[in-house]
Amino acid sequence: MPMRRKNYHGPVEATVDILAGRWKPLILWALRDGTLRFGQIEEELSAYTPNITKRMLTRQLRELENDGLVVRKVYPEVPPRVEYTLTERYRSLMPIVKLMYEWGKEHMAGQIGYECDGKRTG
Amino acid sequence: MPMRRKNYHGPVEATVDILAGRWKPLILWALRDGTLRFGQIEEELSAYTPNITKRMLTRQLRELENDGLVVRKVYPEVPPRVEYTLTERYRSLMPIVKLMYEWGKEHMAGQIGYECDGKRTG
DNA sequence: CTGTATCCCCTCTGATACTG
DNA sequence: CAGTATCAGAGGGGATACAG
Repeated sequence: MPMRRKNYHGPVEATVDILAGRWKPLILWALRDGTLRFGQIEEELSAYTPNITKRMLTRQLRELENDGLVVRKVYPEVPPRVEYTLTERYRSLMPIVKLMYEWGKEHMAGQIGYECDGKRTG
Repeated sequence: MPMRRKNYHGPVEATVDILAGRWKPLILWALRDGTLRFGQIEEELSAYTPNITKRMLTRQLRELENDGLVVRKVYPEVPPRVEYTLTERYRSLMPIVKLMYEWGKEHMAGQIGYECDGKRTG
């Protein structure tokens, strides 16, 4: 398990970092309305954009979990069931993410080098 | 010149991305009060944390410029003088960055894997 | 169904030396 | 003064196959 130990220069860098992953904003967006199973998240993301691999989805979810933005609950069943839910910690960050969404929507569209495959996502 | 052409999945990812650089928050913070020369930025950052190299400072500044967060003005003199200033575009993002600063200060301190060398920065 | 194990590429970051 | 050139290491991201 790759443990994150980073030396940041300040709080902004740290905050940016926990959101900086190829699929994290999308995952957090997918979970906005409640709990989802692993496969449901996978399905949600596939609706937005070309497939994320199980490997990457697992990694991003583990990092979000390590950073305390989601909780992972495993049900000891066969076949296995694993559910993911946003934490209060992330809920407190969510308004800021929403502002980033609005800012990006207004200021990034049409930027050079900017292209977005998402349909209506986070 | 490494041109940024990325396919984002949504506005949040795009917004996070333009702030995601090892020295960008610090640079933007250093420029908060007005225009600075290349060497002055270098000096500011050295006051916060172990030295950034000229190479990295140049790269981060170029990316910030490409993303329209700073402007670079070259004076054709000898020895050369180059000045950097925040753009209105970044000023419009600054309130959000400030919120990220506050959130990080409150929620990242004491986090596992979190350590900060900065003294009182962005 | 929910992941691991491998392998590989590419970008980011950094150290060091050099230049108009 | 304000950068480039070069080399190198670490890790993020992805394709594919396999497993409990």
